[in-house]
Formats: sequence, C-alpha cells, structure tokens
Amino acid sequence: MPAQITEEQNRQAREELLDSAETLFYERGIQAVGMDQVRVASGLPLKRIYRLFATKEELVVAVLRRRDARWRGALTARVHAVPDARDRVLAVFDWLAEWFAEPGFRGCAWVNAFGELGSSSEAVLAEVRAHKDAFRDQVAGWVRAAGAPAAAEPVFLLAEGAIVTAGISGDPAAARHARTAAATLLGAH
Amino acid sequence: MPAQITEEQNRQAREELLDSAETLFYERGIQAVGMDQVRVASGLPLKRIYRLFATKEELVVAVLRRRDARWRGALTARVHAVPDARDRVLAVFDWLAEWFAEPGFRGCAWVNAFGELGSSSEAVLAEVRAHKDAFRDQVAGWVRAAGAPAAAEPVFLLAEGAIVTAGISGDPAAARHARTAAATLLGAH
DNA sequence: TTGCGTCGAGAACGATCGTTCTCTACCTTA
DNA sequence: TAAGGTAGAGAACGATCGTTCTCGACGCAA
Repeated sequence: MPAQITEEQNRQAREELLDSAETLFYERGIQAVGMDQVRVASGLPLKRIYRLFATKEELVVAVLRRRDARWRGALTARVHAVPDARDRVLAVFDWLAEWFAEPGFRGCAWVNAFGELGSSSEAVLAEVRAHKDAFRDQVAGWVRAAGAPAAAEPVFLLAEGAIVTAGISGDPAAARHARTAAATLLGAH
Repeated sequence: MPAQITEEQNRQAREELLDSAETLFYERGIQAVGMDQVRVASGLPLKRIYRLFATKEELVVAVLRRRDARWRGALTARVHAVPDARDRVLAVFDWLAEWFAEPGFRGCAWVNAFGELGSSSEAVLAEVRAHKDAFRDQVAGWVRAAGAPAAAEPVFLLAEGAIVTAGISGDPAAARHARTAAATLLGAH
C-alpha cells in the first residue's frame, strides 16, 4: 500500500463513493442521509470523501450528473434499438414501464432533489434543470423524426406525468396510459 | 384577555399557524424551515403551537390537507363556471396556466413534499397520495362527462407533467402545450 | 536509519434541529 | 383578597448535522 494515493485509486474511490451516495440518496432522500452514512456505505474515510468533494452539495451534484449520463444513455440505447421512427417514441414509454417496475423505484431522482433542495441550492437546481432540458430535447428529437413535431412537448409532458405519478402511486400502469396517449398524438399510422 | 383560551381563539390561531407554515414550507421547503421560524412567522408561542399540533409532522399533514381542500376547491369552482363539458376539461389547463404564472409558484406542494418526506414519513406519503387520487378522480369525472372516458388518465398525466415541468423550468408555457394535447385527446369538436 | 509527509480512524466542533422545561405574570374563582 | 391554574417568553436539552482536527501509523526519500 503506497502512502500516496494514485490517480487510478482516486477514480475508483470516486466511483464507489458515487455508487453508495446515489443509492442512499435515492432510497431515503438526500437530507435524510448524513455524510457519516455515506462514509459507512462507501467504506471511505470522511477525510478522503471531503478531498474528493469539498461539500455535500458538490457530492449531490456529482451524483445527479453521473445518474443523468447513465439514465439518458440507457434510454437512448433502448430507443435506438428500435428501427421505426414512430415506434421509437413509443419505446420511450416501454422503457419507462420497465423502470417503474424495478424494485426500489421511488420516482424521479431529479424531481425529488428539486423538492428537497430546489429552493436552497442553486447548484442542484441547475443540475435538475439541465437534466430535464436534455431529456426534453431527446424526446423532441425522436418525436420530430416520427413526423409529428407538434407532439414533441405533449409527449414529453406525458412522460413527466407518468414518472411522477408512478413514483407517488407506486403503480407502473401510468406508463401504459401515457404510451397509448402518445400513440394517439403521433397520429394514426 | 382571558387566562383561558377559548375555542374560537384556538381555531383562529390554528388558521394563522397553518397560513404561516404553508407559506414557509412552500417557499423554502419543509425540512429547511425550523419550528422556530414557524413561531416567528405565526406570532404564536412554541408552547401553543405544540398544543395545536403535537409534532411537526402533524403540522405538515394539516398544512397539506387544508391546502388540498382549497386547491381543489378553487379548481372545481373555476371548472364549474364553464357550461360546456368539453370546455370544462380545457378549463383545468387554463386554471393551471394562471397558477403557474403566479409569483412564487414553485411547483406542486405535494410532489415537493413527497420528494422531501415521502420516504421517511408514512403520514405525509398518505396525504400526498390522497391528494393525487382526489385530483385524478376530479379530472376523470370531467373527462368522462365530456364523452371521452379513455382520455381520463392521459389528461391527468398531462396535467401532472405540466405542473412538474412548470415548477422546475419556471415556464408557464407547459399549461398551453398540455391544453392543446388534451383537446386533441378529447377528439375533434 | 531517520525524518518527512500523507494516510486512515475517529473524536471533536459549532450550528441547528424538534421538543420540553422553567419561571414569571396575570386572570379567574372563592 | 388569596389561592390556583394557565398563559407567554425564552432558555435549555439531547440529538444530529456537515465539517474539521487530532493523532498514531506507515511508506518513501535522503
């Protein structure tokens, strides 16, 4: 064991830290999780955690940013596996349905973060808005490619409504209803 | 001033307390507001606050419950002022648009509460679910009356999506987009 | 081998939280 | 008028928070 910590070790510790923090924050809420619980879950000394992220707020932002990349990346992969442009839009809701059915699904991490910190942390608010804008742009691109540009915003709103509703009610059926409505808005085939 | 507090005084103090707490909770978030700030804003002694509500959680639930009655009451009044069944459904989105444009609009108080306390307070979670179920039932009733029962859930999802989107982005335009989509889902006139 | 610098483990700090307690004043009733 | 009980004001309590500091251990350069 070297006395100096290598760059590679830092990257690995960073990932483990983000893994632990993301799980805890999503399960229990951000404010409900203390840095000491993050320390226990990650197995990293508090000192090391604070060397990687100067404040809890920075850690929260990093968690959200990495989750955004993974979440939208998975969505894109799933959608791009579908050839037909119209079916691609509907695949968004199929993907949402699977997400809703996952054990431990607790709604949208960004909406939850907004509810917790949107009014007290500018950095978190900016991260939440960046994620939503990016998601909206993705959806809009696929809807336009399906030849129904006017449906872009409504389809995005249906997705948002389904996510928040499934999160609160715990019922994944919202994805099905949103999918049907999206199909209607895209126009008859 | 009597030494004993009358029932009427208790009711009035309760309302003032709920007014102050609701404003603070909505503006800054529930966890971010201490009971001492509630005391200052309401002008009531801490002792009296705790005689009206045994815990902060009880106060939060009472705030949400009263807000639900007022919020859905205002919505109903606005919708019932419209005679045509189809226009009634669209009036929901007109009402939302006005709400979004109000200064200090910060999204859905129940969704925000869910994000903050949904995982740690059973009572708050139940209150949030009760509100969303009631709102969904209202919307569904109006949509069915407009002769498009299949559109009930999609219209509800559009409303939810518009609320959460307007809250995060700060842009009231979501109501307009949702309204247009709802009109389409209700069928051509 | 001897310092030097950085590490991990965990105590400690100051602030703040929800909640309760103390104490004084005053109204009510006999 | 005297006694009793309840009010308000605010200190106090114990817990917990994010963050920092202490301290002993250990790898590395000289």
